[in-house]
Amino acid sequence: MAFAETFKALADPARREILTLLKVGRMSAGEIGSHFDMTGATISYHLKILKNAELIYEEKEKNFIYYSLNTSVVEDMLLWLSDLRGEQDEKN
Amino acid sequence: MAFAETFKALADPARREILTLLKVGRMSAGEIGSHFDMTGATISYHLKILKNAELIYEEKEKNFIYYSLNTSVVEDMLLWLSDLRGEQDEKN
DNA sequence: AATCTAATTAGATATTTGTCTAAATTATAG
DNA sequence: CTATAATTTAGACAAATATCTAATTAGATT
Repeated sequence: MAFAETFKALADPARREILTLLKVGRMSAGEIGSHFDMTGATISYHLKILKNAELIYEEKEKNFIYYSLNTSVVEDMLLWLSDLRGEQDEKN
Repeated sequence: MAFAETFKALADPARREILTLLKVGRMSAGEIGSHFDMTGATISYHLKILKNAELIYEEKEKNFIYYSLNTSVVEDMLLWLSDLRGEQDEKN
């Protein structure tokens, strides 16, 4: 189950910020990196964790790799949290 | 901002299980511990992290300490995730 | 083919995390 | 007021995490 992975992936602020960036649309690894004060290697490390958690997916194109949000797992987390919060509003 | 703390708190499986236990109702530290194969000291450590993240609160009573879920912060996380997922269903 | 560019992988390292044992704290009950 | 019970705190330590530099891979362009 990748559920645990997902929570861990979300635990890092840089990774959450990457996801926020991707809300606007897909972005290459380099473009993502330019928003942070980190080396490309570190960005690559974070991207791998997000990818393993199925929070993003990649498309290779030319010699760029584009990353996009994958919201399907976010859905699962919303359910878990919603359940934790209690059945106040079934329509999550 | 305790938001980052909350995500980190949720990243550990034992801590998520503690929260799930508390859904049913409040529980003393010892009672919580009896559900895990860990020493009381370790349980105490996890409880402190959950408390700092404002995911639980404690009430001292007799010489027990009872812990309960605090769902108000869960609400904030639901919002963040809901926003990340996109505006498909405004009524989160 | 040679080289440039985008990105990842490998290896090293400092920091953080989860766990334990032992000691300290705090309150209740004799 | 001493002994017991519930829990936390302190200190140690192994494992995991985030970061870097350097090296490698894979495509594209000349």
